Amino acid sequence: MQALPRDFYNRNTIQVAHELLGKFLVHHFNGEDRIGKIVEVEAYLGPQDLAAHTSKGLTPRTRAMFGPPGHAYVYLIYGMHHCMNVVTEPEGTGTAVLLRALEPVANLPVSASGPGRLCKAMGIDKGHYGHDLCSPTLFIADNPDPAPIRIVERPRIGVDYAGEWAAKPLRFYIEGSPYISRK
DNA sequence: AGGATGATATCC
DNA sequence: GATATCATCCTC
Repeated sequence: MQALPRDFYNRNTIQVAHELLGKFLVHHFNGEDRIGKIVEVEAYLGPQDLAAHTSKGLTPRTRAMFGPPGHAYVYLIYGMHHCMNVVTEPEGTGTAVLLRALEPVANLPVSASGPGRLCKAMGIDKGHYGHDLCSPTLFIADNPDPAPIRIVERPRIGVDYAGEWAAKPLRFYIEGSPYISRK
């Protein structure tokens, strides 16, 4: 299985979010491949998006999200859960896609539905902050046996503070998947 | 419905 | 230096 090229990420964030659905997230983790199929994501559209961390500007925390596409933006939320994003669009744009749920494919020890659980199941933590996804250890690959899917659009989860941005349909998931984090 | 638990931003 | 807040999850 081969990592998607950086050009895949260097495009419109909503388009990347759509195309990530059904792809495989792969982590080569002490001798085994942990693999999950991406079934749920959210798009974060940069500094003008009040729900995006980059709306706070360039800080040590948001450095990776303002960085070049195809890298991981990992952070700790509520003191106990890690969340993983993939950075999109050219360096400096501050856009990313949050990975919210996976369908287990191989070696996932616990449920990967929900951004915190996803990171726990894949073995992802702050050590992967800024990790290049065009690498052999942690990357996203094409689904070797893709099936047609329908995409559902909903408002994002947990961003009620973001004013009019909270209502925008920027959460995407595969219709009918039993592995999405909530209905 | 509420608590855990720590990094971060934003005040003084 | 103090405090409020948080792209969540588990337990009651």
